[in-house]
Amino acid sequence: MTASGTARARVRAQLTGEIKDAARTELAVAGSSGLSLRAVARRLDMVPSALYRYFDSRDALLTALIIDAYASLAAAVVDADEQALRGGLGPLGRWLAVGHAVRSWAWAHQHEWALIYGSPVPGYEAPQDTLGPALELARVMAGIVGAQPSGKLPVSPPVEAELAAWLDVISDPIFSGLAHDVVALAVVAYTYLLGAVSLDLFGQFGPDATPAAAIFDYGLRVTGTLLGLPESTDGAS
Amino acid sequence: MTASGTARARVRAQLTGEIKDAARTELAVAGSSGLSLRAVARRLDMVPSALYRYFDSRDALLTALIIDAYASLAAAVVDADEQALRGGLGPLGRWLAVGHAVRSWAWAHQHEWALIYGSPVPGYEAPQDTLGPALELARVMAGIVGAQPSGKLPVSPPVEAELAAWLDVISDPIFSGLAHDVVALAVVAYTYLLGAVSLDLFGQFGPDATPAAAIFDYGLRVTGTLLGLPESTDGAS
DNA sequence: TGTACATCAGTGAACGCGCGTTCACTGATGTAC
DNA sequence: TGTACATCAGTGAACGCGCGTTCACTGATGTAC
Repeated sequence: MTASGTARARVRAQLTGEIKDAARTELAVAGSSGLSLRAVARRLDMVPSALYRYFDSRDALLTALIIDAYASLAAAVVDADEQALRGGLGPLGRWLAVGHAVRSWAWAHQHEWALIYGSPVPGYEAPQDTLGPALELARVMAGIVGAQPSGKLPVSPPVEAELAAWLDVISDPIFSGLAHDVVALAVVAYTYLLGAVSLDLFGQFGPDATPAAAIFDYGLRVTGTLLGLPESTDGAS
Repeated sequence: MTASGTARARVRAQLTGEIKDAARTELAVAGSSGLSLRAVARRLDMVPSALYRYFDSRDALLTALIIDAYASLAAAVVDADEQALRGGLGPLGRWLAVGHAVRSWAWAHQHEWALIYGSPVPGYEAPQDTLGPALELARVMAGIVGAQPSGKLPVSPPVEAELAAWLDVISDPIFSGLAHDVVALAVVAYTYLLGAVSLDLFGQFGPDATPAAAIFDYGLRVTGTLLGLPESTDGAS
């Protein structure tokens, strides 16, 4: 805290970062459920018990990685949207930019993607801390969809009462004020986005499938159109 | 093989089944990467080495579970589609029936779903045998989309050359003969279907989200409409 | 139908291994006066 | 500026555990004549 107290604190912060980096590398080897403190320590030429000066337990380290991953993805998404905005792109362009940012981040951080959007680690319960950043993507989407001037939706099945109630719960307060059918379509688009990234990244399009960048982009355009996102800001689609 | 030889063979088949059942139960405890032969043996009151009479290794057992899971899901999907057909439903009804069958199967077999559609198990490579049944869902979709009499697509961005090439690779021979934009939309619908099931099942709609049956159905209707699937068989949409 | 032999299922002990976590310790870095 | 003490980082040994897999074995089930 004091001016000179930061010397030790700085080196501590740095080592904490190095431990997390090593752990991220280890994730690639064994996956989240196989992440081993001893392996991380080995990678840093430390003795395993030394890690306990920095993290209370293996789960605490995992939690830190999850929080970092959400924050890193959120930053990438926010950055992409802001750049699109500054570049004068309309809602559709922003949606495409955000989608591609998510996909790029996922491929650049494959094992962190699996950490936050893969199947849950049995026996590990993510604590509260991880929830905030997870909503950032939804918030950005709300900003884009909310910027839509006119509500022309090409496909819009009726929203039944049960669905409306579910939407109210899940979208509060992020999507408050938007019509139910718009929110429903936004959730469908959000689902497509995350599903498409995972399916491709996890190799579930089949063994000879090359990365599906083209179909991903196509799907983004379809969902963007579905949401009635205009090409430019001035409402002239 | 011979008439009397089947006595021992029958009991062997039965025990093989019991081992797989116990392993499926174990999946819930530790997940696929933590599946332990010793835990399976314990569950059956057997000594661990006895399992080697039935499976060559832990990976062989995992592979058997994966194959079974694909086959079971495929059977559920084919059954749902056939029942819809017999019930006189048109393409849209069949699509909804198939989608709900996938979702129901996933919730009834949560850990097997994670096994085949969750993040890959590090260090485990699925052998060739698992590929055939994985395509069954795509085949059923092709049957539904191919039954579509008229090709009115509400949203259909242009299909660029790169995408067309990718579609040719991935859809051969299942979707051969269908127009590129129809195939592209089918892939988007397929992606939505799997993504929506996983997102919901893995709890990624947030901590207070109840199972998202209503939004799932909504998304199915949207994607079905997107594919231009008519309500009834006679072409009158 | 009855005996002699081969096949197979399951046992129990053992192998070498890696794991998370604890604990008492040494020595270096910081703090107070 | 210099000394006395407290805080902290990292060490090294040890704990109890569960894992996949092997191996020589016993006894039961099937096969051939």
